[in-house]
Amino acid sequence: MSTDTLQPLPMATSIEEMQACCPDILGEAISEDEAIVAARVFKALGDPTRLRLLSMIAASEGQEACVCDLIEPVGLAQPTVSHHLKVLLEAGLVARERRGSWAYYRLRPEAVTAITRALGA
Amino acid sequence: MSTDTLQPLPMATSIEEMQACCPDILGEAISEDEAIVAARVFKALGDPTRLRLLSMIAASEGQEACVCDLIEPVGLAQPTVSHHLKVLLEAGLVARERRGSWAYYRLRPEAVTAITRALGA
DNA sequence: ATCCCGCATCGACTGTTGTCAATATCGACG
DNA sequence: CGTCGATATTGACAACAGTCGATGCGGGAT
Repeated sequence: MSTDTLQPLPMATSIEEMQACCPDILGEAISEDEAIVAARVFKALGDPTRLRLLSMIAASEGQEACVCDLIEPVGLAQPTVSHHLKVLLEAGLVARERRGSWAYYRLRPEAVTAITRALGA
Repeated sequence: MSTDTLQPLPMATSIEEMQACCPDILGEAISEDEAIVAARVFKALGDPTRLRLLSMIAASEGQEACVCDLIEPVGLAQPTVSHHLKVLLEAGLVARERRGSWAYYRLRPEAVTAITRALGA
């Protein structure tokens, strides 16, 4: 068995599931499963700290920032910041890339367009 | 003192506050207060039941529906449905109108456009 | 007036979430 | 290889949110 089969699934993000299932939330009545998928994305946005983190990342040059740059401005403990970034990551709103000791989080513009599309924009 | 001063404020919805304060969440770093306001709107969307209710309302003719029409398809107790509709109402995503014994909830398209605008669409 | 029906509110319970301190992991650099 | 710095994970705790049964309220109809 190759090592690829051990961790082949990058764990589809909520955004990706939403793109695949919920083209238009307000266009027609969505199913219960579709609602669960889409709600995960909005729930990730439904916290002030996460919105600030996302906003700060988006406002940074290259639309990316490392954790160390986010802790002080957000005013919370490092584990708390890591926790929120993980929620944003699993939602598919940001991507993570390790460079050296640092972890850089980058905004995923496709995620934003997926949301606006789901809202019928 | 007129009776208007007793209940003059229709209690500004979260959407209205967001329109007034957060033109572009992803354009520049938003403040803590702005994040709190905007997070309330997304939190209202961050529940599967509320998303389904909103979707069903939007898919109804005239983009409105009364509570009695929503209870059975959503499969939850009537107080629970009323609770979720209240959350959507206070978020500014829907409007309520009483006609006879029935309460009709209507989608507020301005709210949807306000969200997509805040996301920089 | 009274009863009924649709909806809102209340009280209680349970599961989830945000937060932090402590600890583990992981990479870089001597 | 051992230490140090940056992140992630764990465990615990308080606060919050979703759900329901019971109850309250208000408008029609009899």
